[in-house]
Amino acid sequence: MTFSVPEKPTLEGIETNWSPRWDQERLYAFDETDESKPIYSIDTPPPTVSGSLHAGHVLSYTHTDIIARYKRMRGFNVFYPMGWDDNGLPTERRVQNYYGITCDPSIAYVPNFVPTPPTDAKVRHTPISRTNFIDACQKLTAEDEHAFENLWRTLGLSVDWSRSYTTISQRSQLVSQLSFIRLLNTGHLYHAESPTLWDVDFQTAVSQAELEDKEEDGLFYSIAFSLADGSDKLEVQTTRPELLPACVALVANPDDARYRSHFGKSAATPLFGIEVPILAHPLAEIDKGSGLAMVCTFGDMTDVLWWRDLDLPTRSIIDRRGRLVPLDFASDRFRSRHPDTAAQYYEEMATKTARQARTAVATLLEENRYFTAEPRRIRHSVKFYEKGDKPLEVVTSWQWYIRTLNHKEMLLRLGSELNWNPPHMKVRYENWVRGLASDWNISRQRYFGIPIPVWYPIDENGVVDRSSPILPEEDELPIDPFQDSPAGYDPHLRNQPNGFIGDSDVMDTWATSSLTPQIATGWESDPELYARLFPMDLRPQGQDIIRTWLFYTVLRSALSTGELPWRNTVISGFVLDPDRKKMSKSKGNVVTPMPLIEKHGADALRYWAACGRPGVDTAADENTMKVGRRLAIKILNASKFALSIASGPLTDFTQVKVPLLPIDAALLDTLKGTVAATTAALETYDHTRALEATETFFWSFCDDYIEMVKLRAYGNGEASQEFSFAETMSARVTLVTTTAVLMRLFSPFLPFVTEEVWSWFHKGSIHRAPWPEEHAIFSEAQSVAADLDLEEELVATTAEGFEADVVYHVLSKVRRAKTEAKTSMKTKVSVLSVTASPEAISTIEIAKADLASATGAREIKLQSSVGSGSISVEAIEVSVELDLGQDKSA
RNA sequence: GGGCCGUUGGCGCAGUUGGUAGCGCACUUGCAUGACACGCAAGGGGUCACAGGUUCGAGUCCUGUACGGCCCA
Repeated sequence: MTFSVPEKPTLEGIETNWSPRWDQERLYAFDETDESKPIYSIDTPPPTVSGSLHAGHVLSYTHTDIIARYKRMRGFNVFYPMGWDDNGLPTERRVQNYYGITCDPSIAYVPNFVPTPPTDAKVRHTPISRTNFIDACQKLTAEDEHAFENLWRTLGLSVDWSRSYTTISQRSQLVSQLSFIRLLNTGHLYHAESPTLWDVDFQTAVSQAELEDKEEDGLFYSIAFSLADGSDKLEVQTTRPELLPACVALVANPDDARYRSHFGKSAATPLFGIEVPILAHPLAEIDKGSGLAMVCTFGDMTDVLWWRDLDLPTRSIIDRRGRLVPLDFASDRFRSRHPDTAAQYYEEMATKTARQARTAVATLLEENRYFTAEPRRIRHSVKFYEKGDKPLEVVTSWQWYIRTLNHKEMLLRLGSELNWNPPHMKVRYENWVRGLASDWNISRQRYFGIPIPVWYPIDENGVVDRSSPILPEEDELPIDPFQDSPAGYDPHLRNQPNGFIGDSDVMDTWATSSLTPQIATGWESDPELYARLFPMDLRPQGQDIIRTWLFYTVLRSALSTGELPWRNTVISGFVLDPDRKKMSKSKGNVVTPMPLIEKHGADALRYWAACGRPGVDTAADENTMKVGRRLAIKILNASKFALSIASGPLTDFTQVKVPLLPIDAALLDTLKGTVAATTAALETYDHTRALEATETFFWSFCDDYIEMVKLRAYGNGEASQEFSFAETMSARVTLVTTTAVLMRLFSPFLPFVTEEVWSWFHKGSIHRAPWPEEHAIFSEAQSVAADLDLEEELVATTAEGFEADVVYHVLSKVRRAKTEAKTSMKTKVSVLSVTASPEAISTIEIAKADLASATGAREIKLQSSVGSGSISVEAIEVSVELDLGQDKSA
């Protein structure tokens, strides 16, 4: 038979040619009806659609795709959905900026409102209703998702696109709310009014996982407090003097001798004259400042801890916008020794932001000589919301929490049961779990998110009773407590005395994305599918979200089933820019993938990604992409060559038994080893090693084997040596078999070029072809022989005693002689004489004809010697003595 | 301050139970041979961050130091 090999194979347009075909054939669809195959299920990370996809995404998603393609070829029914994370604050921000709008829940809904990007970006954002705002979010995310999907298809991700999900969908709402209700009923979730970290710009609570420490310049103020009885002065140091009115105590370490006599006494705050107790607490650091710290409600989470431990009163002075509230210094809570003066001073600070108030109070302290020293410049770390611009405040509010603190042990145990790749990533998880300081606050005071599915009763006086929430029935879910009314309540009773009010908060995005395994596998909607898919096989993700996505997902699964949501995780490294700096939007060094695909091709970009090992940071290096492109082109050319030689006409086609020549059998042996090495590496998620093994073999196949046998494979007696039909067939079978195996080994990495080559000599997609098996190489060769119209038997031969390396070594020596003689490789050699050990000589003897044709030697003289051997090359122009050495003849 | 990872030719990396230091790119020289010049052949280039220690022998094991990156406080 002949193969349909193109005259000039090319990579141009290869993505747009194959990608739609794969889609039409539903090549990558999970087959729900197939009960026979084992399942391999992947919990794909849903990218945030409000961001842009960069080279970092390509790295990690390609890694996952390599595994998916490999498992599919290994006969698994692969479940590989894609999700889009469209829910949450990042989307709100993007929508606000894109359309020039802002959400104001007090505005009425406008039907048929169509958001359009403003012509002038400087125009103030137009306020619109909550529902219109959510509609705008839906509209823009749908567009973004389309663009993302297009990129993934071009990159060749073998995703089952029929199973895509979004984190704001009805399905995600149902799962999130159902899980919420179940956790509440089982006591793993609770509602509490307590101090929480608060972003004053976004006006929302944030969780421990969303914190980021930033170094800031600040001033360390030394302020004099006097003892209440006037007997002494005490120095207190702080970076936040504006919180003086919120001071509720002074604390020192119980071992601090300087303050031992003061414990139990009271001091008065400067300017405001509020009496506060002096107390001991082990967390107060002796060597920090004067050793005496002021406890305010609340400057930071340490204040909260002291406030709880020491049972202190609450004096809140900062509101949700980060401004100081008006105070009454005659009230019980803020009772001052001199209310009028206190009020006069406070007048300078009230309604200002914390930063402005700090300046104001510093001036007052200075004027009234309360500084015991000049304020000292320091650099200190301040807690920020990772997306925020102002330091976090601590604000007391009602929030919903999922318990984490009392599950640490279970979470650590589950972490150790997970198969981590690379293993050291487990440490990050363990460190995070051990360092947990608070339960997980999942409520956010935002709009575009999944509603907290709860209402509260309002009593006859119009007071909301948050302590006894009203819950929906499970079969009502999903609900929006803003739109829907609780069972048994008339909708008119909303916001009325004796009526109800909906919880206005939405869930933290992670509260939904921590349920991606449940969302994707049909939890509570398709029990049969869920039973087959859960727990899943693989969680691929970035190292930066171990403390969030991975941790939260384990937590959710643990709280509902007690087991892990998946068996394996592969953690990707970061992508660094070409200067080896971490890519980030703020640095402006983000590399976008589409231009790279257009420039180098999808396979080349995938090659680059595959060269990044799991967990290892990888530079966005165009050089590696060029190497990948060259590899793809080489695959096209070499395969074209091998297949066209093998299908070339033979004048004396005769049906005889064909024994594989030793050098051919030796190549198939090496190929077996390559299959084994590639497979073993993929089994342990080491895609880089797998690619390397295949690639190394491929290059020596091209440069050594093909060069060695091509004249024999041509046949028809055109070569300087006559080769028999059987000898020609042996080479052809080997060439085609090796090509067919190599294409499959390469296909998870380079799906486009391998599919292209495969289509020249196979029906059906390579991506559904079975993965090559080490022990089945010879039987593959037999079926190749049949394809080449050989009806007689292909005979297996052992390559025992035949050292192919010796033959290639001689070839290499001849090449060197020709290079040193600065002559062409096709230059004929008059005499090639080799002196070597008897074993080496017998090997060369066997491959003498191939060696003669590959080197162009007219005559080969072989001589056994006991000591070290030598090769002498007598080419037309040169005559060189070379030492063969003993290494190859041993 | 604590933790993790890294430091191997100009650049990017491999080196799996300790046993003569490899690969790719780049570089130099040569080659139009029936697939590929986005090719082929050959070549030069490293005291494996540093200092100790274990060992007959250390890039590899142990201790410490420096530098870089990331995470946490």
